Amino acid sequence: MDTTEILKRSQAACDAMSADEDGLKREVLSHAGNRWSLGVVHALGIAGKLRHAELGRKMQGVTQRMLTRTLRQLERDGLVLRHDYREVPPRVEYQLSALGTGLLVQMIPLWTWVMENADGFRDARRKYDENGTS
Amino acid sequence: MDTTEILKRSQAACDAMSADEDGLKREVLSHAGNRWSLGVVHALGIAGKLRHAELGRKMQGVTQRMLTRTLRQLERDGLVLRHDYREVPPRVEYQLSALGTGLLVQMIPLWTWVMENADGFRDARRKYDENGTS
DNA sequence: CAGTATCCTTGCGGATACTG
DNA sequence: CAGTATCCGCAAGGATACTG
Repeated sequence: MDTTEILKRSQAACDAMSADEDGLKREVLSHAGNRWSLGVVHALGIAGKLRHAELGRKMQGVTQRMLTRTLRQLERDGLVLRHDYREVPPRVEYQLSALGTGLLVQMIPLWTWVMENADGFRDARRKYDENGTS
Repeated sequence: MDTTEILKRSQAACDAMSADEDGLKREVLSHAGNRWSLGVVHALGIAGKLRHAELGRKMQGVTQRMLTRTLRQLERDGLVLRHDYREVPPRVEYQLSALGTGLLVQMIPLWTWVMENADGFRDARRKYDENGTS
C-alpha cells in the first residue's frame, strides 16, 4: 500500500493546523463521542423531524435528562435545530441543521471503515489483554 | 443540494447497524475524542516513529501521566505500536499500526470538512449563547 | 528516559421526583 | 409532553512527587 503518499497528504493537512484548529476538531469529536449524540444525529438524519418523546423511544435506554442534555449540546454546536411550537400541551420538534447533515455525510465513510475493521479492533484488544494478563 | 439522496445512502448504512455496532463506533469515537489521542495519532502519522519524550515535546502541555495513558489506550485499541528496546537508559518508540494509519486516512476528509465549516460552528455557538443570555 | 503513585477537581451519565 | 431539580457514582484530566 502507498501509505507514504497518503501520509504526505495527511502531513500537508496537518501542517495547516494550529493548536486552535486542533481544539475545534477535538471539540467536535468529543461531543460526537458523547453517549447519545451519535444516535440522535443518526435518528434525525433518517427521520428528518422528530419530537422529544419520539427520539426518546428510538434511543432505547436514554433518560429524559440525558436526551435533553444531548439535544442542547447539539443545538449549541449548531448541528440540530429546535422548533418550539409553543402549544399546550407542548410540542417541540428537532431536526438536523445543514451543518448537522454535513457532518453526518462526512461521517459515513468513517463508519463504514470502522465496521469493516471491527475485527481488527477486536483482535488488537484481545492480544493486548492477553499480554497484559500473561 | 441533494441532501435527500445523501440521506438515503446514510439510511442504508444506518439500517445495517445493530446496537452492538453502534457501540463499537462510539467506542472508537470516544477514544478519539479524548484530550490527546488526536494529536498523538497526528504526530505519529507525520513523524513515523517517536519516543515518549519527543511526543511530549510535540504535544505542548501534556503531562507525562496523560501521555502514557493516551498511548496505552491507543495501543490497546490497536492503533499504535509500542517498541521497547529494553536499554538503559530506557528507549521506547511509538508508531502507528496499519489500523492507526487507516483511521488517520479516514479522518482527513472529516478534518478538512470541520475546518471548512469552522465559521459555521462558531456562528452557531455565538447565536445560541446570545439567545441564552438575552 | 519512561514511566508509577497519589491526590484533586470537573463533568458525564444515570436514577428519581417534580412542574408548566 | 417536554422538560427541571437533586442526588449519586464513576472516570477523565491534571498537578505533583517519586523510581528503575
